[in-house]
Amino acid sequence: VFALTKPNTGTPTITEVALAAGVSRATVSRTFSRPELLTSETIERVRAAAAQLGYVPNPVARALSTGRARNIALIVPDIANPFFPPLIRAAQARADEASYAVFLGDSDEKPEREDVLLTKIAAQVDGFILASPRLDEHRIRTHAARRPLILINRDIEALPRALMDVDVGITQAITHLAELGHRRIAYVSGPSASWANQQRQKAAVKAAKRLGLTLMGIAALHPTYQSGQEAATKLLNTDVTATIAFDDLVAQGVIAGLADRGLQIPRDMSVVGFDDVLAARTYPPLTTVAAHCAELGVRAVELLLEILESGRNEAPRIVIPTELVVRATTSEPAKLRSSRRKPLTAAS
Amino acid sequence: VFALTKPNTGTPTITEVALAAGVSRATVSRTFSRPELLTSETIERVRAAAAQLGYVPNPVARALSTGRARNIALIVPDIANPFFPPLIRAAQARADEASYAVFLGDSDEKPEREDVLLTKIAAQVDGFILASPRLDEHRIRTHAARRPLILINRDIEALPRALMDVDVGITQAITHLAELGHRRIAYVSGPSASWANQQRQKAAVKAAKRLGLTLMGIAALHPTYQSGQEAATKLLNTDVTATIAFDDLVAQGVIAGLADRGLQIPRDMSVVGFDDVLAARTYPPLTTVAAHCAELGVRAVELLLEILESGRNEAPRIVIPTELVVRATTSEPAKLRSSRRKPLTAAS
DNA sequence: TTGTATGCGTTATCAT
DNA sequence: ATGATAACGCATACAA
Repeated sequence: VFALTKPNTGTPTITEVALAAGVSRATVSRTFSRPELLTSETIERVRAAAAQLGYVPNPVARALSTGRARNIALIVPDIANPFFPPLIRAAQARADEASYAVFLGDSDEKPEREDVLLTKIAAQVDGFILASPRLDEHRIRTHAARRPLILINRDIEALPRALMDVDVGITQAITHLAELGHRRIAYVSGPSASWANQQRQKAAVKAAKRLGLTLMGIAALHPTYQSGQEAATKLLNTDVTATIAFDDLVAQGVIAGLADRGLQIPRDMSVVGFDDVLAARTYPPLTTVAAHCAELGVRAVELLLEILESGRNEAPRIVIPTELVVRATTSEPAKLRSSRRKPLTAAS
Repeated sequence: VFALTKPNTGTPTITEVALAAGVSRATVSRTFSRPELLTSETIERVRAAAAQLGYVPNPVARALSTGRARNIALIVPDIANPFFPPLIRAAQARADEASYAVFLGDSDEKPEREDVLLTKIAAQVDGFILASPRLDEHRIRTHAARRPLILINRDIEALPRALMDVDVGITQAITHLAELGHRRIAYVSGPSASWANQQRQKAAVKAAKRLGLTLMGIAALHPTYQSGQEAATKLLNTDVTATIAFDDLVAQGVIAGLADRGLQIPRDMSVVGFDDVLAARTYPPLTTVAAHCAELGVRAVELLLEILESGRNEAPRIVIPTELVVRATTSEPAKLRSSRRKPLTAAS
């Protein structure tokens, strides 16, 4: 009975520190979890021994014992979508500040992937943050019943959530276009399953109606640059003079698609994006609605921390305003553009 | 002795499944960890009971018992830098495929942050992946001594690493420019502490020398769009006709900065990026060196999995080639550009 | 093939 | 203020 079956990786445990410090294991534990119960003298001694051995409390054992892992899960539909990196970054920073580590999951836009990620990680985390989830409400509620769950960009009753006030920004954008003289505007939509898309479309329709403008919808099934480019083709067959895109990525695609066909932005078409995540990086700089995604991430984490620390079971609904940022892709509509309307028949 | 001190969150444990299935706890355990030891019949029965109760093995307890958490840590200097999202995404997908969950850490480009993230997460993961670490070699080796550690974009002897072959791509880029007729080229550098930057600069110098071109270095301290724009100002005071930027982001900044001052790309200046992460999204589409960052992420994960599964202690050095992708930001140099050289004195 | 018993590293409940 | 000891949920050596 001398053979070690589980070769301890060399990491010192509480036992060895206790031995070295000449105290019980309980005392060592208290030194790191509830030092207020100890004499500063013993704390000192234990700390010294721990430092000497390079001891660090094992979070796994701690988690098993307390039922709290000090981990949170952040699930996003697509890390590579430029909307999310700033959000993830800010969320991670805020969590780290509260000494929580974060699991990152990418659902690849698939509801069922969200589902499995959530169930697989569940036991290792104290709570979830779901950004722009595609999962159906019922399943989300099921997960929320197990652990505290915060929603970003999705509005489900009685669940804590951080949303953006899409209306303000979209209204500003359409008003801006109307003031420039545009009368016919296109909305290039994102994924129809996306709550964000529905909100934006609804807001655009409402604002256009109020201002007496014509708004036509054009579908870009995925929120990608590619889809935007394809949408550009469809735009050419319309007589709109301005376009509002689902997000910056789509807007960029639209601009490129239009440019490829020889149109100049904003002379031949005004384009407005949404999110303001890469707006400042395009040329010409994109007029867009700023969504403050970093703040969204931070607030979501804070919502979760609040619930975890307090133990209370609330469901705040935080709404972060959006606002139009006018840059260089919007201007007055050009007067003569009939040649574009029916490129095959019009001679000039 | 009836009061539960730790109110089990309602999550069923192995014990309850054992009870329901009429077997011992060990059998339930085996059903999920080593089913090959069991009769398909009993497996069936246990599975049914488990499904019935909604039982899922608790990874925390499992980790404490086995010493393996099936978690890995991925540390990057800046999630928001467009180089990393595709890498993170691909790495996460590959890890998930092998049923590993991933912790994401953002060091905010600070070496000391890497250090603390690493030590804090260490006990919860089976291994680390460090992407473009800024941490000094000694510290990295210390962490590598505790757990398997894979490097991305950093070449440290005797440590497993996934690198890109910068030379190929840079040489292709400079050759491409030389063939177009450029004789004086600028390299707009990235962070000097960055191994990647050193590699690229070295490769550029070498290639330029071989082709008899003049290469001048221009500093852009941070790898950001902003820095690129600032570098544009410096470029105007030189007589170079082409620029190779540290990465796509800097390239984009350079292009914007140049465009702001009325220059047209590529007519007035050829620009080459590096990474190919947003190249296809710019307008005009950026000529750049493709770095295959997604593959870098996948290979790093596979390197780690290989070590974890096999237990072997190797240090492969994987090198992924880069290659030039010619798009629309490079062309022959314009002949007359003297007006730019001394903008204050030249009348025309 | 399956059951019994012990350990993983910590926290928490009692004592002292 | 500190020490002994029983959980936490699972895996595994050993026994049957």
